[in-house]
Amino acid sequence: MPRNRRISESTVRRLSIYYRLLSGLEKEGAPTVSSRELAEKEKLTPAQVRKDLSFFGSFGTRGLGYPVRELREKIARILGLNRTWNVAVVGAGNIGSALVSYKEFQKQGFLIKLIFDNDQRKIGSSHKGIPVSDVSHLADELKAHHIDIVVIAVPGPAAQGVAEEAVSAGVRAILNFAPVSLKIPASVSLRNENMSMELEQLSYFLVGGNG
Amino acid sequence: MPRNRRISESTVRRLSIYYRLLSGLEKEGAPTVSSRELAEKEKLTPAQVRKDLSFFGSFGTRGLGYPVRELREKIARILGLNRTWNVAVVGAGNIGSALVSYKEFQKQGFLIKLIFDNDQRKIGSSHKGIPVSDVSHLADELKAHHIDIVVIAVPGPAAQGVAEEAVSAGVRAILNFAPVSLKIPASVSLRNENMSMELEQLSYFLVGGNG
DNA sequence: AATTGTGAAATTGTTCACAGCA
DNA sequence: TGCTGTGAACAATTTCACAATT
Repeated sequence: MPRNRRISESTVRRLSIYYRLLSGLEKEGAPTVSSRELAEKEKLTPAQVRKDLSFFGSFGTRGLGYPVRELREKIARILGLNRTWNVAVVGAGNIGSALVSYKEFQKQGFLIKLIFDNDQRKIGSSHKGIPVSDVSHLADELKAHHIDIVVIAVPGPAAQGVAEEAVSAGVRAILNFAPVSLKIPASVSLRNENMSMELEQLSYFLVGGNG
Repeated sequence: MPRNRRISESTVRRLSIYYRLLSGLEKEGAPTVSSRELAEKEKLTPAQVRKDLSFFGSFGTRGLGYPVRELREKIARILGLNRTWNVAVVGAGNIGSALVSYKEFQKQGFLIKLIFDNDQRKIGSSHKGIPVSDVSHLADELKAHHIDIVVIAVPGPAAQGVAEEAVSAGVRAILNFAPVSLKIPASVSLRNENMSMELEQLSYFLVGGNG
């Protein structure tokens, strides 16, 4: 039975992990899986797996474990993966183009419907069958195509403007690849994917941050 | 004076954020900055900024704040950004190619020296002046070029093999873009950049994970 | 007067340990 | 017996609040 505790970000992140593991197990035909097995595949404890899942309900059977297919479906529903989402990518540069070609998104139901750029030479061309539109029509197009998620892949200085346009068009989720911190209302969900920062964390470790 | 507390991952992540803010402030010519000003630019508290910095020393002046240039340099040294690192990208597909063209890396001193692929049509060609090498020579080339950090941008099923080769070549830091969980020794630092997972977090929010 | 640096308190997240069930 | 579900204990992280300093 679902609890009413506020679910932590780390729990939701692990839900994604469980989802991936369960998809694999389902393909292999495993009927059930224990919290210990799930934990061993990642670097988690069985108790953590059980606690994470218990926030959303009692999905397992004592003595047996969790039914793979059912649990995968339950998590899909919790994460909103039992449906499709309309995604727009803003910025048809290196990263934007790579994202459009990235097959995983389609597979998970994240459908890239629009690409935007401000370069007249790119506008009108198309990537993987998706035409590149003029970013100056951003808000209108986002609304017209019922875009749920905007991926920002423009240079840093342009990112805040794009975010504001997206918010004004009613978009409630943004994935930001620009290395700047966006100011948007708390009602809009924002994730940052800053690849330089990831390398910096590795660099910290290499210079001795470890021990 | 540096403390001997174990520095948390979140503190190191914020150090990267402070570094970016300070770089901007330095360009603007600001001589000093207070913890309050730093906190306001991101969504942090002044106390957190002060505590984070205090783990590494006393960099500020009471009543005045922190000297921008000095603090930026201190953090650069802590994060290992006062030097360059040799990086190899494995996988010349969409993501790998985008990373090679991504200017931020060069700017931060992460120099992409090698690209690897297993596609004979790509091997021998070059991206941005960096030749694409045959992944079957991975370990040898990594050693020969003193690569510090390996970026894995290959399809999921190939990632674990690449990681093992990298580890066997003495690489101690890996940035993994493949949507799988890599098994590597604890002595090797690993960061995962899983873009589908980020979208899934947004999806969770959109279906009501918020409140 | 302003702002740092930091113990202590509060909060959040993780692990333990065991009752309860198949 | 094996394994879940969970309150309680524990650990980590964040925030508070204030003495110390310029």
